[in-house]
Amino acid sequence: MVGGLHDKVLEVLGLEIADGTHPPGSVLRIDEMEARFGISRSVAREVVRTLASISLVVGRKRVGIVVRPREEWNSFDPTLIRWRLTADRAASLKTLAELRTAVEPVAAGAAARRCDDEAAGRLVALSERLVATSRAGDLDAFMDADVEFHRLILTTSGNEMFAQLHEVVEELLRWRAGHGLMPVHPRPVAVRLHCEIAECVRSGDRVRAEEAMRELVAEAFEGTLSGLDEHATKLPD
Amino acid sequence: MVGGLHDKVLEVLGLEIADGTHPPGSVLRIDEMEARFGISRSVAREVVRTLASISLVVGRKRVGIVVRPREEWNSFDPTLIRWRLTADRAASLKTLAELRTAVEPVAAGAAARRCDDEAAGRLVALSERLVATSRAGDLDAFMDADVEFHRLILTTSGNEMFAQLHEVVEELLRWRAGHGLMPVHPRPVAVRLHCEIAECVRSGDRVRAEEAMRELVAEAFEGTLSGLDEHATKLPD
DNA sequence: CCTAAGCAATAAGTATGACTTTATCGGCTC
DNA sequence: GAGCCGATAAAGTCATACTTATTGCTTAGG
Repeated sequence: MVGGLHDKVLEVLGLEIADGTHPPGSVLRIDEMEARFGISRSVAREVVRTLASISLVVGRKRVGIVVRPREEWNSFDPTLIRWRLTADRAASLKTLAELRTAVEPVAAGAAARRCDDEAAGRLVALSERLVATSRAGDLDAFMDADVEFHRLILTTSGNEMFAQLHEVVEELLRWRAGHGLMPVHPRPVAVRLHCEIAECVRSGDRVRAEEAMRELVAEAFEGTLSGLDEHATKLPD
Repeated sequence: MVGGLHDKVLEVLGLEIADGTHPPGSVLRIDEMEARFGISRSVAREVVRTLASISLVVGRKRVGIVVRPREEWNSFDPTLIRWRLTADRAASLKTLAELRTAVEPVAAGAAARRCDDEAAGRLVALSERLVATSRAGDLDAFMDADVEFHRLILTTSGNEMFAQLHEVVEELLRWRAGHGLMPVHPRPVAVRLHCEIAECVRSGDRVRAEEAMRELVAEAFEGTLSGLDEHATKLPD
């Protein structure tokens, strides 16, 4: 992913489509791409193939490469998620945060059902680490443990689609922290919920694990929304 | 998507990777692909690019095209979902059904918050159609209305990621019907829940819409699981 | 005047061959 | 046995020629 010519061009074009520089319905042409980026036909075509595989574009003979309507884009594609995060951060975060509220509770429930001793041990250990780092006011360490905690829940769920969302959750968690909206000490109720979740998963209490997680992500979602509002009200008309 | 040489080859290779013919860690080579399918280098490379964009493979110099570990695949990609459905239908359906239990309740809640009169009207109309077709025992018409009902909930949610899952839900609904596990008349409680959801969304009752949908998908999930079990026990040792 | 059939221009799609880059392997030195 | 180093294999890039489908125009027919 580092030195490839393909990836450089892809990055630029993908972002330009995501941010509306090339709105749906507009048309790109391969030879224009060649000229613009100084690349060969093959690279240009491979970039187009990649964009097409995310359903961002579709190539049509005698027409060109047309940008498809937004609702047809594969919005779960990690690359597209990244592009949209830089193109319209607020909207993306809201969408992702809502997705999180949907998935994580069910993932916690699933984890409670099928987690083994090893995972349970790590989960409880992480929850204890959350208590410790929050008491100590070590926000960086807290964040790392928090990220790891949620990653573990998602992977332990045994559902590969849930597992795949751990990067999304990490993005959300780190964004919220990065915006200083968090008090110096994480909210005690959140810490308590993490402990409760860990304990419920360990003991196999599916229902309570799900409920506790629902409570946790609901709170986080509200926090994210108000964080976005604050940010929005910084630049009114 | 119909006549392309690219798509034909992609279809074969994607399926072979999904079904384990080329397990993670194994290596493909471009010139082998050329020979095997009788295609040119350009087409072969574009196929590889497409597979790479789903994170199924990664190309490495002096090595070849190596198949990546399963947990790194973009399991939300619609094409990959299709391949996995044919490769390991039971596991895929379980995964997707679980995803559905996570997403649809939250989507219903979101829809209740932001749906307009037009959508509300269509939703209520659809729920009434469900009642009518279920009374009449017209399973085909019932299924169509059911699919449309859930599609409308997901799109009305205003979350494009939720909306994108309507195809998944449709696949699940139609699969269940196609397996004759459904009684001649759809379960009355399911019909009642649809009506309740429609009404809650119309009146903006976020919480009850979410709860009713949770009840509905929980029931459907159980049904799917037992359907899969029945199917599995048909071919024991 | 409008419709339908045919034609030509256009841009994607495919094919081919040459050249570049870089990760790996295997031998060679110390 | 550890580390350097060149040969090599395969992906990656480039240039060009050729094929195919689509569209918009033009022309013939009603």
